Amino acid sequence: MSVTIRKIAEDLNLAVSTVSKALRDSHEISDETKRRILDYARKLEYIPNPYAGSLKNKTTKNIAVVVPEVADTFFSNAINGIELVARAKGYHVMIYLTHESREREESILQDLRGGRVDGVLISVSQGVGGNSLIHSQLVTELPLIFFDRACDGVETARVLTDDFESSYKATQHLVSRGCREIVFLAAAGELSITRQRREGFLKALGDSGVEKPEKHIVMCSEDDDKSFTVIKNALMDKQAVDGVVCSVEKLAIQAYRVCQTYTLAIPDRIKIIAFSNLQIAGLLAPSMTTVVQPAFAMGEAAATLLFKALAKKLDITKERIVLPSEICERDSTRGTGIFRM
Amino acid sequence: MSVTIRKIAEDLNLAVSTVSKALRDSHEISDETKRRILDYARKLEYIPNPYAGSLKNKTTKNIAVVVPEVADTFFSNAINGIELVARAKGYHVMIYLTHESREREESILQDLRGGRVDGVLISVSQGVGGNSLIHSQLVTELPLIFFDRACDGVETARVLTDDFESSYKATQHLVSRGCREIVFLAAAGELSITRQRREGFLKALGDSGVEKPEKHIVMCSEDDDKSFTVIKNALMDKQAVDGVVCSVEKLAIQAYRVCQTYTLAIPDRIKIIAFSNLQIAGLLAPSMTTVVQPAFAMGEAAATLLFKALAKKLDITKERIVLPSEICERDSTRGTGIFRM
DNA sequence: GTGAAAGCGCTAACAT
DNA sequence: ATGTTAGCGCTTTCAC
Repeated sequence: MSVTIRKIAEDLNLAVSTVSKALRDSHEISDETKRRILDYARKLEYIPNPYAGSLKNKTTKNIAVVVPEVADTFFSNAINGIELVARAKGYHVMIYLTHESREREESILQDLRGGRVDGVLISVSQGVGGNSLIHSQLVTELPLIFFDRACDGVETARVLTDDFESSYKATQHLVSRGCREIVFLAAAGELSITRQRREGFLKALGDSGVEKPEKHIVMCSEDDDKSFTVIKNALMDKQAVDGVVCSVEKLAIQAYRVCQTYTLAIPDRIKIIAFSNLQIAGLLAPSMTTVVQPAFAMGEAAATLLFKALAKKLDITKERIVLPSEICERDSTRGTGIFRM
Repeated sequence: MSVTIRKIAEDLNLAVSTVSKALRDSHEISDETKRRILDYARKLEYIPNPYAGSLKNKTTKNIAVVVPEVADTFFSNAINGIELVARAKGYHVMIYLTHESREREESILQDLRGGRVDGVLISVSQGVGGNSLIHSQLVTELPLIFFDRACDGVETARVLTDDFESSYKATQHLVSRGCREIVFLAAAGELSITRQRREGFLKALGDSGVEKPEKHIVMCSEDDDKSFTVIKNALMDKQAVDGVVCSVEKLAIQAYRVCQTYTLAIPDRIKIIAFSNLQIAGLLAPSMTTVVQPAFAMGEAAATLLFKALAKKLDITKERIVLPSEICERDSTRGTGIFRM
């Protein structure tokens, strides 16, 4: 049997309320008694039951982090940032993986409704569209913050990156390196970040004088093998594609495989830039130019915001935090390319 | 105010116990009343408070996963397996990161003692030696299972890989590829897996006729930059090292950097094999031969074991599960090397 | 300054 | 088949 506040009270011939107050360092308990209680509690290795008190004050000190994957550099780094802040604040983090499935995500959020956690940090899965009943529902019940991937239709705080701008810059980067036939590998699903990146690409391409930029969008699949085929077809096309913007890491890997398999030299024949947080992007063959998102900082920011909401019952629904991504130039976009008229 | 069992009872003019039993589908409640209660509960979107009942039956449906890092392919894949099993069993997983620090790990385990979770799955950090008071302590309080990295001194279940054998095979692999001067990059810290891998290496080297195998151990650091220097010194030595066994992924990356920086051709001048679960090992320059651990399966196995313990109060302390690693041969060890006498 | 008592939401003996 | 009651461990009025 674990040691409870009542046992301490009995052993010390005090009331439970006295012990409770002493342990919470209440001013209405004499220093003398406090000492006695604290010493005895320490001696018995008293550990408060975390969920007993939670019954009364409706607070669990647990938060939920809902992400599509954990075997992904962006998400794992974000989780890192979240866990760090959470631990510092005395919170515990529960992790939920949606595997990009709408059903899984909905069932998870449903499970979060009973009061298991005090708040949630979520990056929605591809399967979830811009709107979702359960997301909107949950927002009314406890603080929920989107990070990186958000549902547009849901009114709550979000921590994002400048997807439009960085995609614009990434495309410009390829243009400045001499690419004339650039394609954009679009991820499946209807996420706002996907759209932002697509729009940034289209704008940049349009600004560079391309007639019908939307013809340069290549829709990929959620399935890696299918994406491989789609990318192969796009790159082996007579159009002679010489630049690729990969909207997500997974597609970059497939693009590399295609180039490797069909010996399309990077960066001479084709230049590649990708949204990716792979630390070892520099060791790829050739090293890959990436748009890297501030994953850790985003996790930190989201968690910090959540705890602010939790602490002060502050209304954060209007909050918008946008952190900049950075282009990390490497060999896959090196060289100026062939200069054509 | 959220809807409670009592509200349902009052609205329906029933006793709370009746409602409670009906919701748990007890046989002592008439089908008629069950229907009424269930329908009404559904209508009001009743969700049981997860921690209220937990007060009585001392069960939270939460488990803890304690790992050094999450931005690591092995751990994130293991977590994947754990989460999958947990969710299927209706459990929730809390994640804790030790960042390889003994202090962090101890403070985390301390936090787990109050009954926040029903059990724990842990891969100990490098900072923790073979023994630890708090680990032993916790084992007496709730089911705890080690996976991958265990404290030898602590009597409880563990899910491991065949580190000795796979290290032996990895070394043999280099020998069979013609390497004559092989070194082993040892990770810092005193973990049993580190030791097993070292021993496997020493045995293989000894069996191949090398005189003083222990001279071939290169002790690396926890700090990447320091490891880089140590590895550089080892590889640039006059001994003309032509084979490297990397005991952990991080060191493999540093080894690659060294070879890249000092233009030591892989695999012609030096062959490299590494314990690593990097999916993109195949895209490195050159692609890397790896010893890949069954991360996902280990997570699954550990979680399954834990739930078995939780369900049947089964004693699992003697349990030992060993899953085999696999060598995935790629370009970094290709070629037979120079044949010498 | 200390204690008694009620109650958080739910379960489970023990009535009826 | 349904209701009464006590209690899980703790907090929090409200008395003394």
